[in-house]
Amino acid sequence: MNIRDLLEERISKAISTLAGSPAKAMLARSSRPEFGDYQANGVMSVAKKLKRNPRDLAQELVQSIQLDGIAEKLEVAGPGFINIWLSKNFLSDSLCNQEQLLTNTAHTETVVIDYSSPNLAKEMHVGHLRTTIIGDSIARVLTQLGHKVIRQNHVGDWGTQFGMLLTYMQDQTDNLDEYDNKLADLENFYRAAKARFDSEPEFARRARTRVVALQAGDEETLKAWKQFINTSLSHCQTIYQQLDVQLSPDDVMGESAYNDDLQNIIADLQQKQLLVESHGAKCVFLEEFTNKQGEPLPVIVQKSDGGFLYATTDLAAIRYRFSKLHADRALYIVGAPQILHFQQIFALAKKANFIPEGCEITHHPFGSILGKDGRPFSTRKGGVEKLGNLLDEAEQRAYTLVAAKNPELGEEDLRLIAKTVGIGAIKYADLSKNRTGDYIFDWDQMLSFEGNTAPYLLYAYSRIQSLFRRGNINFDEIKAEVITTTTYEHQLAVNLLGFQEVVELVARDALPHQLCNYLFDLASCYMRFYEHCPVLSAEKTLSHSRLILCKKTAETLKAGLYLLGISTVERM
RNA sequence: GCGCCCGUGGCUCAGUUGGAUAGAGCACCUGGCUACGAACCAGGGGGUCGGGGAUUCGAAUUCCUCCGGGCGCACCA
Repeated sequence: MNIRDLLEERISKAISTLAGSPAKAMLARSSRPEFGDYQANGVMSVAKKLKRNPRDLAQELVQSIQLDGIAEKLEVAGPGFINIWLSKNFLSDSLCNQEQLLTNTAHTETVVIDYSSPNLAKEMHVGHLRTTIIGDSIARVLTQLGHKVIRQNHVGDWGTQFGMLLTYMQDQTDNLDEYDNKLADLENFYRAAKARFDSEPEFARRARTRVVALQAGDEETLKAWKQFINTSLSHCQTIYQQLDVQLSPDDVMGESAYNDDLQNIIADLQQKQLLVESHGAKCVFLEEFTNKQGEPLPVIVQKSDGGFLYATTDLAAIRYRFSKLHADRALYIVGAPQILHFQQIFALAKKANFIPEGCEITHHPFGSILGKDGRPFSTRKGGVEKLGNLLDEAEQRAYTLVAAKNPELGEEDLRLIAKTVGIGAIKYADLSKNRTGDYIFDWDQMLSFEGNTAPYLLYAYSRIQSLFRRGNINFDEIKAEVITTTTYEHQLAVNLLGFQEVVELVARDALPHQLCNYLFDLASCYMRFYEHCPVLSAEKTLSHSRLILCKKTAETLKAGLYLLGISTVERM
């Protein structure tokens, strides 16, 4: 249940009636406890329009608002705020009768989400971290709210570099079964191939012929290419598993998949009279984008040599997603440097009618990961950090930390906890920052058990589990009623009921850090409650009430972390 | 040159339909374990929200301008 929406709807109705025209209540969580649980901020602007005293209008409104059984007190404050205190019964009933933490949103849609999309010519590196885990989280959130989610891993599996790689491979072996072996270190393989390509004209010539053969569909080349792609993909799959990201080979829809459709895109644009030839290249000019001289900027869809570009492929993908996959929304989780590219492609796609009326296409850009020095994140030697190495290091560091904190853990438990904490820390550090900005990658900060980190949240969860073990609790025997005697219990109850609100917000804006902030707030709120309200030693009714709060907190933390792609541990 | 993003305590970050006294965490200082896990909690100091204008009941948030940093702008992806 979404309490904010419920209040928004009721109070908006009252304001609109009073104003004689539609008006919004502008509901938000109260900024401070003494201002109640929720506050309506919409009265002031309405009063202005009506040329009325805002406090009088608010007072009148308070009389007419129907919130029986939901709120126990409404108060006009300041220049015209309406502060709302939720009723104790409402809180108790909502928590106890809640069958599931999250319910489906009113309108469920088909949502296509494009994320991860590594280049298969190389190994995955830190540059793929953000798109992969942000995309995974958003996919989980949308799925949880009942949407039909179609993941699209638009891998780079086509283009000139594969001519080079396949030629280099050919010189190593012509046995497809040996590819696994040769590509064990894909990064080195790529470097070696590139070195030969740059230094040996004869090799470069063969590489170019190989590209032509590949694009012409030469059977033998295609077979080798396919094997190469599969091997490289299995590297990615290893990373996805280590990251606990819900991407499978079924989600792969690489650049090559659109190869046969590119000519059709050109023909389609031609037929729609959007195509212009300029300097031998086929372009579409968009007035809304201008170049250095203030002239319209072209989107080149076919090079003067006849080759296609990634703009062409992206257009084909857009058309496919709306016409074949029947997307209502298409999301792109791709880095900020590509903002202009997507603006152009989306504008062009709209012009070409690739996006049906009422459908939505959005780019959700993200910033870069920086080192502690504020420079782009890299290895000590200055190279690009491989994602696999980074994840291994996270697990290693977490292992050392957890082993030191809790020496009684067995090796097997320790391994599992280190994995959950280490990978969780990396993901959470990323997801908890506003997606749009850059952020600084800091091992000590993300692995700290204090502050807004994965370890702190996991600790809060495991501490609740520990309480249940200690009390030997059987929830079938727990009386279903929540009594909010203290402010700690009250705050916790209200926070718990705000879960749906924040998840819907994340689904709308694709900003997972809002969920992180919520969970951290919830965990802190729980810790305060826990320190001040004895649970097991309280008298029975109160003890039961508090146990329900504990249980709901644990469930919400677990569900929330799941939506971030982070699993929980029962002890740590 | 044009366009986009960023600038908030010493550090890392919240603050997105304009709302009440700009919030957390780290670090620093003080207090709390014979105690349901102190990996915690309670409290304290620390801010001209890059500068300056404008809009209004009200601006970190909107607009303009300047400064500083990053990125992108025709045949790579």
